[in-house]
Amino acid sequence: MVRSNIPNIVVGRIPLYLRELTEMAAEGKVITSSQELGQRLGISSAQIRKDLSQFGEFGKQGTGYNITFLAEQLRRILKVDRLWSVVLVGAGDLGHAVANYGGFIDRGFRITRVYDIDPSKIGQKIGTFTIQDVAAMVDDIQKERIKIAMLAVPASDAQSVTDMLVEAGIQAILCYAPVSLKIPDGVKIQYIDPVLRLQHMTFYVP
Amino acid sequence: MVRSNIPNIVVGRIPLYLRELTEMAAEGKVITSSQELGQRLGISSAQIRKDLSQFGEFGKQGTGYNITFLAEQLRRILKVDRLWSVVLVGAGDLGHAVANYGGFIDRGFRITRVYDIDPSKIGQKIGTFTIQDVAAMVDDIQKERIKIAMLAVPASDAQSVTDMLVEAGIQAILCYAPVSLKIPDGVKIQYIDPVLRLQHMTFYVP
DNA sequence: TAGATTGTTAATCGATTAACAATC
DNA sequence: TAGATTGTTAATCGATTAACAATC
Repeated sequence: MVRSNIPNIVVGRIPLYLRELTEMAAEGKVITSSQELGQRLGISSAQIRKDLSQFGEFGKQGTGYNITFLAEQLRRILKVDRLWSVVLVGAGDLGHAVANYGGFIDRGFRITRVYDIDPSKIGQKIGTFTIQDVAAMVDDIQKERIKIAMLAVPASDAQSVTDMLVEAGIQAILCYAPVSLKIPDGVKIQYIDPVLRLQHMTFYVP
Repeated sequence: MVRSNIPNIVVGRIPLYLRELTEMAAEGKVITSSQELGQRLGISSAQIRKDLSQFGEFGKQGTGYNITFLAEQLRRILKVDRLWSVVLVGAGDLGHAVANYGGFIDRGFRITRVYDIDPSKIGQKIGTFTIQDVAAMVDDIQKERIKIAMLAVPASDAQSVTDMLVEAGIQAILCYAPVSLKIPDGVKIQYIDPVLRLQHMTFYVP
């Protein structure tokens, strides 16, 4: 059941291109080239051209790419030319940091609800959010047709919360807990475990 | 200047294997197989055997792998059979979450110092840490021969802080800021940008 | 022994790079 | 025009998988 014949590894680089193009635009640049973009990202210009060619033709020979135009196209391709509502589960230290993070809104995401299972936390505030009971979560997500969740709960709670999210119709989960979760086909998941990244690097540190 | 002929992509999976083996051990399991491990991780058994074979022979035909033995070997390979001192730069919400995170210590890492550039934060406490002035950072890192840093500063400060870390002799940086940093050869860097992960997933969400 | 699983080889598959015609 | 850069093709490179002898 293929949903797209674009290699997943290519899709994963598009957000990086978009981020760098947005930065270039903020610097006041108007035009760039695959070479310049590649240099800033540590990627070959050939790879950038090949990746972009999967989606269409966005440049001009001899000139390069119009930065704002290309960025718009990439936003459309990634479907972040809209604002996705996201629920956050877990209102510990990490949940607080995620809830307060200002970097989501102008990149396509808006946290709309924050949940926790701990009765002592429910009702408390994080910025403008009131922490809500997970017991209400499945209903809320279904009613509001929310498709994306961020998971900032302890590892021991991650699978049971994930099962609830899946039941509610969530299609994409960003998991901060250091665990491998079981999810059905069709639901996307991405993991953030800083320790995996540190351990990857220590291999190379003398 | 090759430091190892082990493919980087293989090195990146070893921490994942280690994490799952640690979880299995916590469940009281003693023996596993490449098939079982692969099933839990969503990776083929052939790939796991091939990856491990890059480093040695750790299993027994007909039996599988002793979980604690294999975990020990992987810790040694990744050099997390020791405790690495890590400095954290940035004491905002995210810095607080990272500083308070309890998941580093038993996986090879210990935050020893927390820095910020904001004079109003310096001297304040995060748990047992006292937030210190970045002005003292380069000296501290050199004196204590610290090799690893975590960066939780705003994007606009990330490059200048990175330059300081590199000057101080830091060899590995885990960067939470959504930027591409310039670093010299020989310094390792890994990035955590949750928005890149979300945008990767929205491509596939109908 | 019979059954199971490793470690490894060879085949397959997929990703990256080099090169260049097209063309702005 | 002359110079530059795209989009694409073909070649190269690297990673994954299938298969199986070895052996516990």
